Amino acid sequence: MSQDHRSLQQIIDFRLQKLARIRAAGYDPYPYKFDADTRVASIHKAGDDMVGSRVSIAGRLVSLRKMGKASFAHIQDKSGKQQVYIKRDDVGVDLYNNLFKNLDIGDIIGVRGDIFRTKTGELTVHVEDLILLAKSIRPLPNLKEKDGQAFNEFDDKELRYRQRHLDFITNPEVKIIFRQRAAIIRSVLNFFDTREFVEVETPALQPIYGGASARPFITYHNTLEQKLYLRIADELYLKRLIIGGFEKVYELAKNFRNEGMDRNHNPEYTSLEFYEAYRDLFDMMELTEKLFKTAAAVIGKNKFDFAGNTINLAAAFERKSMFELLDEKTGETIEKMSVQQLLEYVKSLKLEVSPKMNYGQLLDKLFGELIEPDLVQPTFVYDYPKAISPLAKVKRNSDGTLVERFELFIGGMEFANSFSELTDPIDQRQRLEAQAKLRELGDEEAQVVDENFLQALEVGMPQTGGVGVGVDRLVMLLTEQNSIKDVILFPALRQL
RNA sequence: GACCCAGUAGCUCAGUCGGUAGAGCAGCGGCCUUUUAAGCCGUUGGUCGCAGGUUCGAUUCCUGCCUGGGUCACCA
Repeated sequence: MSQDHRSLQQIIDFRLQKLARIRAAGYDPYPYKFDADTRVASIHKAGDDMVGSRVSIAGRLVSLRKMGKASFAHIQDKSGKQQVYIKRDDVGVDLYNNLFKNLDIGDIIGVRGDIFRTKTGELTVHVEDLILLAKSIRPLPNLKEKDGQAFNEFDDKELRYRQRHLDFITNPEVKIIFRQRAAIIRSVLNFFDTREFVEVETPALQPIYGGASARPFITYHNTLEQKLYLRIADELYLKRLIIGGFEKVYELAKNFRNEGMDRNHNPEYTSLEFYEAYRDLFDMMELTEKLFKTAAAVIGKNKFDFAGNTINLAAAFERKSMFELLDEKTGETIEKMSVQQLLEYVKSLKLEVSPKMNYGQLLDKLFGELIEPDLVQPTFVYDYPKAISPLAKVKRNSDGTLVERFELFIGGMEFANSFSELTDPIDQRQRLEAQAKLRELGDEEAQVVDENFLQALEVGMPQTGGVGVGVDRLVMLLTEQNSIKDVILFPALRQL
């Protein structure tokens, strides 16, 4: 019946016996409802004002000190832990012996009673009535703590991610991160709602994927009898909405990328994309900066310990062109270099290059190696090479090698990516066809030609500023977590 | 993908210079009516991640694999 090892099975068997005894004594171990009238945190908050008042509380039994005919226990609800005191003579022999004595740490109970202070000064519920709300038959990891210091902490990362429920029960402070995540996301939605953006939902299952350079997950629809891809970006659908006249749209949704995973990457991740018609890159910088500052306000501070640095979100974000940064760092005039000269230069720095790399890829390489890691404080970097930005408008008043694109870097990591969206349908078609050629040459991440998108673009699209933000990373920054796994409830892990 | 580290009882860990394992907590039995990492007495529980190799003998040494963590490479 069970693959559990004997010592664990033994514990489960004992608990099953207790469950049977509880039932035999006429107590329902899984009843239907309980009306608690108090969250335990409010008891401590009120302090002496609560002494003498009657409360009913519900939660999980997390510690148990039996002393014969009287016992102390702590129960934990979503707000915190509360000590309760239960005495045989107060609750009756039947309840004490047949129900209470068969309880285990991990059970969920409700109690009613008056608040008093113990000899040692702890506010405690003097139990008059106790009801079992759920019998736990599988043991929890050890829960021991004194004065806020935990002992035998449940800290095996793998087990914590695989069995998140145990993580939250035994390390309740972890829940704070996810409450903050929810608040951050709420503030993002609110940010756009108050600016009259429309929240939309576009397909996650797409016959053709696009809008980013990445390898997709592939799936199959039985009735349609066709391959579908899980989206790697919302971009192309959102642009169709702009063409359709929505003018301001945003979507907060999951993207799926069939690529490597590490502390900054989960195969499914939450992305925010927003598009505003008649706007350009620089408008989007302003909007993005406001967005980040608004989200930070939710946490109630503006300096964040992140990736080994203190990030100041209160100051104005830096704005620098890619060449400005490169020239500052290298002392060269990178912009003047030909492809060949650039290749030689990158080689001379002993960076890994292949002769196949185009101008854009070389610049990107140089930038990624020399500049990115140093972009600690929030910095918008603009002027990207056209070759690596097939969806962005060519830079105004330029020779056409650069596009209007920015990325926002914080703590050496990319947080946002934005374009003055390419609206010229002929240029767009050529650029996607160029990408398709790269694919044929073996670049699995190159983009594919989406004829439906191109035809929509041919109908005419207003100039538009568009931005994509990595929401998990935003949450990492604001909750000061160094691994994306710590801001995702159920991060991807290999199935055992 | 490469390299490094880790995997021993339900949890946290020790240990075996090669002779098939210990502790604390949890569990179980007993005592205990204001305890709080409750306490005291007794006690169950392990194919030492998996598979091969070397050896009289492997949990320990070697190799491969699995899982996770970290660093690097690429991507958000």
